[in-house]
Amino acid sequence: MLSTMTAPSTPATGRHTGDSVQRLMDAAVDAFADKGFHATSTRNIAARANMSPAGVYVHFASKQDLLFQLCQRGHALALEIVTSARDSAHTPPGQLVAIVSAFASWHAEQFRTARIVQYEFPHLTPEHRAEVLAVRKQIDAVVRNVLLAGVASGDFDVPDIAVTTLALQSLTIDVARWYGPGVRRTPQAIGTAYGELALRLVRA
Amino acid sequence: MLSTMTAPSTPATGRHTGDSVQRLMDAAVDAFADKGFHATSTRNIAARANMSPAGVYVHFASKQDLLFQLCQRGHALALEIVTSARDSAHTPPGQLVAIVSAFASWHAEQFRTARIVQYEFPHLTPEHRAEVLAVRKQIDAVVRNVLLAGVASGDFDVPDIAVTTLALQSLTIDVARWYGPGVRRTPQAIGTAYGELALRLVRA
DNA sequence: CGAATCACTAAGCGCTTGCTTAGTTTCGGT
DNA sequence: ACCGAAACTAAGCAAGCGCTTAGTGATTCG
Repeated sequence: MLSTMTAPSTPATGRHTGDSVQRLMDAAVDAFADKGFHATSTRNIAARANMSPAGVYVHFASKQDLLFQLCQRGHALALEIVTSARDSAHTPPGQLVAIVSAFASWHAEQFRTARIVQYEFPHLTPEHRAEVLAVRKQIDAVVRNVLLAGVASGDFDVPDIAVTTLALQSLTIDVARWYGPGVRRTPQAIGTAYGELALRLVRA
Repeated sequence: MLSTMTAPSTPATGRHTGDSVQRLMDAAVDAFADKGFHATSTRNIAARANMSPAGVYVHFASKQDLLFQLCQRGHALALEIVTSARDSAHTPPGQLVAIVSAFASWHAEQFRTARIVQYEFPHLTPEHRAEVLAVRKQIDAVVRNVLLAGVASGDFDVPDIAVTTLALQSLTIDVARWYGPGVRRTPQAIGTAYGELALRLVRA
């Protein structure tokens, strides 16, 4: 439920099969993650969703709009994963491990969505990008605040909060770059390993 | 000398001004790093190099060929940076710090070239990609061997060599994603900070 | 000097792009 | 049964794409 890119807030009209929006979004996630936003044609997206090229424009204003909606959902999901991971523990070390572990395994399990969030979002228009950037700052703040709490409690020794916040995110974000169907290690195992690495980065 | 993308091995013919190949490669690096390979037109590259669209094809067989040459040079450069950093020190901890520090600051200083190396290279044709992948494996091996040496010498405590090798590279590679002209911290400072973080990841 | 060679351009070819238009089908509501 | 609305498609438009062709002016070599 946390880890899927599905389910519109309204359950769709029910007309026809009603899953056209979902099929289009799934198709676009696959295509954008695979070949990049600019290398993907609207015809290709339509074909993946078993639709005519014009069918896309019944549900989305433009190809850019499709990317934006994907980015929005993806970022909202990422924020929810990070915050709910934080709330699952009650000490800074526990929270840090939970966050990095959950975020890393999400970047593996949903690497297509994650790639759009991390690598395709710069291709948004300035206005759309600004909207999504606000969510990114919230994610950053969650990580940073856990570090600050850990330093305050004496659990962590972090000489440079900003650099370490960045480094922790780099670790997890980069998973989306190298993870793929050929990788043997499970998303779960990646999460566990990365949680331990995160602790090493900050331990007093 | 290590950190530039310039200087062809032969000093060019000297005809005209002789820097056309260089101007085109510089233009392509800027364009590809900025907007991505597929979003960049050959006309745009030509314009940045003050040339007519057809001028590109005097020096390069295709747009793909241009990307390949850029990737080749970039990967060769990356390998040289990593190996010469390793050779600048003689204990595993010293080598690790040197490698991560040099590689991270290169990813900042030359973030445009680094972006092509790390993020555009998947858009190479399978044959070209295979050639470049061989260099990537060499870079990976350099890092892994330093970890192995450090574990053998007792300097490092690394439960999972493969994961840690990957994580160290993630740290440095991801610099190319977030670094840009707006970032205040100098490439030098980033290198130093990341060198310290790398040690934390592996210290016994 | 004349010929060959080079870097380079103007023009344009065939194709694909994002997107629109006009029209058909399918459906729920009354 | 009928209507309005919505989902969808066939066809196509203007623009832009990667790349080629034919030709120009400068340079080098015999």
